[in-house]
Amino acid sequence: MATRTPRNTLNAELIVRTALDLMEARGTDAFSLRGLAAELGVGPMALYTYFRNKDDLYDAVRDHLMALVPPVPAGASWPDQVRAVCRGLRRLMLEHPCLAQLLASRPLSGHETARVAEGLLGVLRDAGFDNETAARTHTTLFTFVLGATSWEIQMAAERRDPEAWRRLRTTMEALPATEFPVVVALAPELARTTGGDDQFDYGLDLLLAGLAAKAAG
Amino acid sequence: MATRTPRNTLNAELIVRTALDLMEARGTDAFSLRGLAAELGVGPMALYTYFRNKDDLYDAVRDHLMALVPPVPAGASWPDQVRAVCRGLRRLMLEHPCLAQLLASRPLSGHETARVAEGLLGVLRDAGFDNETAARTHTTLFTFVLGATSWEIQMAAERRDPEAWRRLRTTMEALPATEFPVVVALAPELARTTGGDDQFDYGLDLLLAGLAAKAAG
DNA sequence: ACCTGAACACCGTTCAAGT
DNA sequence: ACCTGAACACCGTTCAAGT
Repeated sequence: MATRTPRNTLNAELIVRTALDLMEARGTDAFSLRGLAAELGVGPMALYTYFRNKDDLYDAVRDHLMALVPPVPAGASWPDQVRAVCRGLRRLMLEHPCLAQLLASRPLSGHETARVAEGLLGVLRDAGFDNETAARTHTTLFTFVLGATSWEIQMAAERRDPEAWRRLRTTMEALPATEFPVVVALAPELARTTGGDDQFDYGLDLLLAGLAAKAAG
Repeated sequence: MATRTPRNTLNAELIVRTALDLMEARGTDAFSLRGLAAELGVGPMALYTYFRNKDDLYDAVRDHLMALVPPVPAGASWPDQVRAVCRGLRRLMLEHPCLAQLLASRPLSGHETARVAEGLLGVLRDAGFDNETAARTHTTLFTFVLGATSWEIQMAAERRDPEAWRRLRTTMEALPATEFPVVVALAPELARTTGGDDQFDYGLDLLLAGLAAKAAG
């Protein structure tokens, strides 16, 4: 939009911030390099001076967001520290839904992403887990948070589209109770597990209970 | 491709099977309705007679694949039954990588998808969990399998692209050991947790250990 | 180094029309 | 009901050129 931007006013930081604003305002899927360039008042190719391609820009936006993951709280027990990091990451994903897609579609890299990993891995090592267990646990926790929160965000987005939501409810209610007795009987409970703090903490507590058993045994 | 297909030879089943073949052969991201129509020898708009839009076709392909999730093994303990269902779903996702994206991007619906949910929910109810716990556990297990396996598939795809893989290794090795001592020290172990049966079973066993504690307590 | 402009090879979907 | 053809409003990226 707007008028043409004069030369040498563009930079990587501005591009990343504008990209993030655009994803937040118009939706992650609607984001395009052409739209971003228009918003910045430059031609699409101007962006290629700062980023190799679209994925490269995605990585930069992701790292920009990962800087907002709060640090590990000092002086807490290790399970509470793990809880804090996982909840902090989930919270950030809920505040910036594009982060879910950015984390899921690209391998981890970048300074701020490493910082988050360093925090969680440090907690696990200090808790006394050996290197392999710490690494396995880190990946398990990360993929759990990513999977659970991505799903939550996806379901919330579906609920926002009234037409899609109506169709989903219709097909759910049309399921034959003779063929799917348990799904039909538990439909209300299932609908309540598509998201929310309680559902997330339930899964996280299962993992932590398993970990505690491992640490004790 | 090929020549023009005569009228009335098209049907939903053929479209779904061809779409799946195309996703498998050329990659999920490269899939397009126009490419599918060309493969079928029809105009792009011919598909709209059978599917409302691209998402509607995606739902059909997903349900087509979910039919291949093996049934719950009878006569096993409930933790082994849970293990079997989760492993079966993961195995299918690894065999058909597009399933990961199809599950993650759309809400669950369809006959075969309901069948899989019915199986797992039935196991949990028969294990003695109340309705809410069964529903919460089902969603937790599903999002865990989805998150862990999607990540595994994504990392495997990245490894296949030599240029992207080289860049990833380079940035990992360039991380300063003074700022990220634990990440650098555990880099070999972390690289080994990006996938594989052991990594998946480790996370699944944590969840099952947490569940067992809950069932006992 | 930084950015433009035209071009290439695509997309999903609407609309009006044909059989 | 089933399918076509043209059109609309887009994409990411390459390439050659300009400052």
